[in-house]
Amino acid sequence: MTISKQNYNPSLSIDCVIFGFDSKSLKILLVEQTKNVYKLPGSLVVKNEDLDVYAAKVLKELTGFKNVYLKQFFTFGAPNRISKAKDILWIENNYKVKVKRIISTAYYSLIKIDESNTEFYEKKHNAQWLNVAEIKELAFDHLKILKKGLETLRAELKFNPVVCFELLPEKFSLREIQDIYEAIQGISLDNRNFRKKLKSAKYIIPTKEKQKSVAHKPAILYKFDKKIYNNSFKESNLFNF
Amino acid sequence: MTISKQNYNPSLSIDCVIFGFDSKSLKILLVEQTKNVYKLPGSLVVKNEDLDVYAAKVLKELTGFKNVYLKQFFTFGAPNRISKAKDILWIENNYKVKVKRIISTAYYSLIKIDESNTEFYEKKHNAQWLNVAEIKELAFDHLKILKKGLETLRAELKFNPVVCFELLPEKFSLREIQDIYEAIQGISLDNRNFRKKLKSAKYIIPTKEKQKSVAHKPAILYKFDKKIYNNSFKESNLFNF
DNA sequence: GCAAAAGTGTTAGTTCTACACCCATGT
DNA sequence: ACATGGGTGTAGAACTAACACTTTTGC
Repeated sequence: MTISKQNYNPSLSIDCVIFGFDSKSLKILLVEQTKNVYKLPGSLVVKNEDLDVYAAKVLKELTGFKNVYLKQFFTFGAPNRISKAKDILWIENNYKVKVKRIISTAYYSLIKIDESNTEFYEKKHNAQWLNVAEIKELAFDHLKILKKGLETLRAELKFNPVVCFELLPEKFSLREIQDIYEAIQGISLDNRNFRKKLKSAKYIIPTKEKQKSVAHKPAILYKFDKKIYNNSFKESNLFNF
Repeated sequence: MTISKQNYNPSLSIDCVIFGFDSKSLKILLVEQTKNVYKLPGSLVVKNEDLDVYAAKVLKELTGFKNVYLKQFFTFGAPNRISKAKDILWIENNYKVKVKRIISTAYYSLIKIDESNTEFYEKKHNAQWLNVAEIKELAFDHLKILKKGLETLRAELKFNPVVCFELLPEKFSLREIQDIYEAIQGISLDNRNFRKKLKSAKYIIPTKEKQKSVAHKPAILYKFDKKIYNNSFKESNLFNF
């Protein structure tokens, strides 16, 4: 990311909206640009790198993860999107290139927080998981990017609900799925009816394990079977006039 | 589009997948690059133009239309996406700039064919409406862009079915809505059940007009009431596990 | 009068919604 | 023993899917 002396394209960047879920709320991984000001992880694009491939590289460098859910969602191309003097200076210092107008292609990623090596990216990049709901400002136009990313994730989740398993650990309770839905869609769901629906999905499989050391009836843990899902794939309704 | 001597950014372009519907099949507006080889309408981006705004300008120049449905859907950033010598030459001749790698942000647009001034763009730009189903090759990587655009339109139509009115004339028959669905989704629908659903939508309003000079029972024409739609907006199901 | 597409209703099965109490665990 | 969240069933309403014949027009 900040490895300089690369051959950067001074008018192209990528930014990543990295979502995670910590068993209650939706989080996003941000890096500190300057004291108390955060930005999305991202980078100018090295010349001749494929955009999508390069986004995966940036993500890997930050989180240590490969094979993570990553999806391009929008390209921000307002001519004045980076115009504050301090923002331009920051970029020129970091990348050692003169920049004018920068177009940014944005990606969103879904991460299982518990599996990621928190130490690694917190130390190396001043990165932190923050509550999405609490973020009120970001550097550059990154708040706008975050909002659009969240909107896209919401749409994606309706269309393709199994993306929620990208945010969950390998074994999870049914309640956690519901929490993800409620956090991302900003709604609340009828617990009985929602579970009924989950239980009818043959690809959500109970294990023999239960939650441990919780001060209440421990939940049964389930796992997601991707093969069964792929075979039993059902098209959703084609219209809702 | 091909107005040269502009101050073009040599590494950024936009391309438009322009869909139309001619009362039976889904069409796309293409321009002739060289004899019998077609390409998507598009252009290198003039420096300091906003991407989305510039795409609307290109579209307006081609079709004469403003205020048309236009949506960014993907940015194609493979480093070798334009690599054939003939493609590079064509661009350098048309824009009078040296180009290396070009990234292209793609848009799709929905047009009411009957309202558009066909003469205008056919004469001026060698543009033609071709059947989407029959297109087997295009210049550059435009076939790939078209496929992704079509995929995006399919998803959009499921999520937000009223976009079909962007493709229909002001007054239309219910059968035309069904034809659009069948053409875009590549399925066939039960006529009775589909009409029942359409008729339950309060924003699809019968007029007193009927089709004229058809050799069968003429269909009643309807129109779409956007205000009623906006007020009666119902969220679709939030999950289909 | 014939060809062609428009238009229409019913029934059985499925899915959705609303709703309240007991259970297993840690402290 | 109590606080906490996990887990369960039923009934009425709404929606979906399957299916065949009559109507209106132009020729």
